[in-house]
Amino acid sequence: MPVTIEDLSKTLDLSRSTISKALNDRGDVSPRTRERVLQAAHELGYQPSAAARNLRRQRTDKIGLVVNYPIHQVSDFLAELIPGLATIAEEAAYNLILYTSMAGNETRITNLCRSREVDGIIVAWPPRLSETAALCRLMSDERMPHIVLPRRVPHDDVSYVAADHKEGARLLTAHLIKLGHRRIGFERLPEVFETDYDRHAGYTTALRQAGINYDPALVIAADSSDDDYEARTFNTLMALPQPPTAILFFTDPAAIKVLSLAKARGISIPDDLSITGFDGILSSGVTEPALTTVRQPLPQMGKLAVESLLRLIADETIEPQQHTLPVELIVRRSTGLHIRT
Amino acid sequence: MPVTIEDLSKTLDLSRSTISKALNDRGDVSPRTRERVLQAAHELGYQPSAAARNLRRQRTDKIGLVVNYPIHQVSDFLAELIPGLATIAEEAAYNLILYTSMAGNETRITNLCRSREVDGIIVAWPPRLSETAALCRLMSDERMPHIVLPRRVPHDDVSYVAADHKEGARLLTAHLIKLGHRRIGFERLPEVFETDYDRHAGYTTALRQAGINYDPALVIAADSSDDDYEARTFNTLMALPQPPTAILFFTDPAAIKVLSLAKARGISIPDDLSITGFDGILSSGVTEPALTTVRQPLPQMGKLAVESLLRLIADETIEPQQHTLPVELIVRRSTGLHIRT
DNA sequence: ATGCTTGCCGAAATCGATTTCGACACCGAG
DNA sequence: CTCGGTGTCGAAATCGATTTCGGCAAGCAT
Repeated sequence: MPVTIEDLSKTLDLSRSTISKALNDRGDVSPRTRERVLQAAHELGYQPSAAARNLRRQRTDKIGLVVNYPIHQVSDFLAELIPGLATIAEEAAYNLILYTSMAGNETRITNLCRSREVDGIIVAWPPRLSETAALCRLMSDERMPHIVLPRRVPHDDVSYVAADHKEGARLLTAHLIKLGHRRIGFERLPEVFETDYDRHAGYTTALRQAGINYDPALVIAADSSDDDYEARTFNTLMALPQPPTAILFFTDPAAIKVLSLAKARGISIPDDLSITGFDGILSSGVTEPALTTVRQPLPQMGKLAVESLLRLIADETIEPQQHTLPVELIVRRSTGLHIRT
Repeated sequence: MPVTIEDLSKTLDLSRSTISKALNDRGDVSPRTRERVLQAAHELGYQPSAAARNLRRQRTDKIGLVVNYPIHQVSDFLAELIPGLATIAEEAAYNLILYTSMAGNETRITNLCRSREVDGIIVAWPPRLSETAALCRLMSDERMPHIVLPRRVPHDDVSYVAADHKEGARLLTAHLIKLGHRRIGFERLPEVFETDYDRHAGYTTALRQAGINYDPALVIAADSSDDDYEARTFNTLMALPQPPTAILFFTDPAAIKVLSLAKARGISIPDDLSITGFDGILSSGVTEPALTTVRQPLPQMGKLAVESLLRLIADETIEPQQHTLPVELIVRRSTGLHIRT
């Protein structure tokens, strides 16, 4: 039913080769003939079959976005990432194919590589480091260009785009220190390996730079499979003999939850306790008080990821693309001066 | 480089036909031979070329999500929609291809249809009705299954999945009336045609059911290209000789903005004025006071859209799929009793 | 021995494009 | 007149699968 190059060939009484060359502006075709072809193609509404060109050219002009994490838990980030991803991709005449629900599944990623239905892969939120490395090796073996997002991977041969979580945590901690806080609680989320590690490194760095001793009691490893983990972090810290005067929570939603928890318990924020979130989601700006937090440059990260991937696709001998983007400290009213007692 | 069916053929000394039949469990192949083929395919790591199968089978097992609106303005909705879309699609062995930046572009959608790179299309946030109808007709002409999301289309032959905006506005208005409000402001956004129309219909219905006269002065047509339009709506209404005691804003962000505006002006919400949003985004629950709003069932809408589209793909003679899903009224603290003065 | 199923497999066509390479006509130069 | 170049075009191969249809051998009944 759809019009093929063969139809054009019959209509114009020209060979398929000539048509193809005329349409792609390749090879030897007289201007007059080219004009005829273009004209007829337009009139008949000819559009090349994607499958046929893909097969012949051994490329699809598509890149795969493999979301390696429960999609519901990252959809907010996706929302900020996707505009950048899609925009840059489409400027380069590529499209994005979404693959969710294949978290950590090596077989399915292998199959994706081998079926060649994409020219490159963006691996989003891969599982912990060892598995990430395995996935990347696997794709390398299949000669499939790929890039990890938005996580740093401490291997020289892996391409990634990430935000500077270490600096983010350092900025928050230093901000609190400047406000006079000395006992600063810190929530960890060990399940997000590199991120957690980097954040913790930023926290300790800031303490060290200020000459404050690291107190392990102030550092709580949370477990997000417990769906009330923020409360647990909060309660544990506040039950300490010497409770902290400020707490860094791992995410904005966690801090927001604690906001109401504190209010219910008559703890005033920021007068009695300063708290911070992380990520700078929309909600963080409208709470009472609004959250001090750190913002990842997700839109830029999306753009950069696609740009880097396209570079890897264009030239597979290129060096790995590794980018860590600066974050932005957003100071709002959930943090305040610590009044010495 | 990748292993093809031809490689298997040579390795096993069997014809390509037999291999294909064995792998697809079609036609006549002895159990012994099938076993050998499966075994060899696994060992050699064979995976059929997507392009080749697509070409031969005349289908791609992909559906296109065409976002017909500036992507940044809908990415929050996309975030809630995509998990449902992707999950259901992948359960049926389909994948999602994202097409942004082709808003209202008939040529590009025509090309997408003709190139057959997807088996069906979900048109998200298409432009106003006349253009939407044109797009749908165009796709019908190309025999491309399609469904409009998340907008109602008042044509019998167009498939869509939408939320019940009329009922949403009616619920909000009725809720305010029950609280004693009689003068209720209403913000319109004429640029989102059907949605605006439906909301307005819900508003007037509620008024009529309560026997309240419709006062045109209370209805403000906003212009979202003015990036401070919420303030304008608010100011216009409050400057009225008889200002409203409650206002329905078109979106949650609009209502949230007005929240701080009102506070700055010493207007207490909900004591002096009740306001409502629409959509039930995350932020609406954390403001002070939290917003009364209406929630669209975006996850279910996403699922339903894919299910419906798959049905249209499977059987093109099927009747159009038209679904309007119920919304949920969320009563929070931004609305309160109207104290007669 | 002949004829007919039945079971299993392969040759070849097909999907719709791109690309290589050779053919042909026409041209001017020797 | 012949010879090589030039400018256009087409025949055929190719990409990698699926599907149709016919062939062949084995088994069974007559």
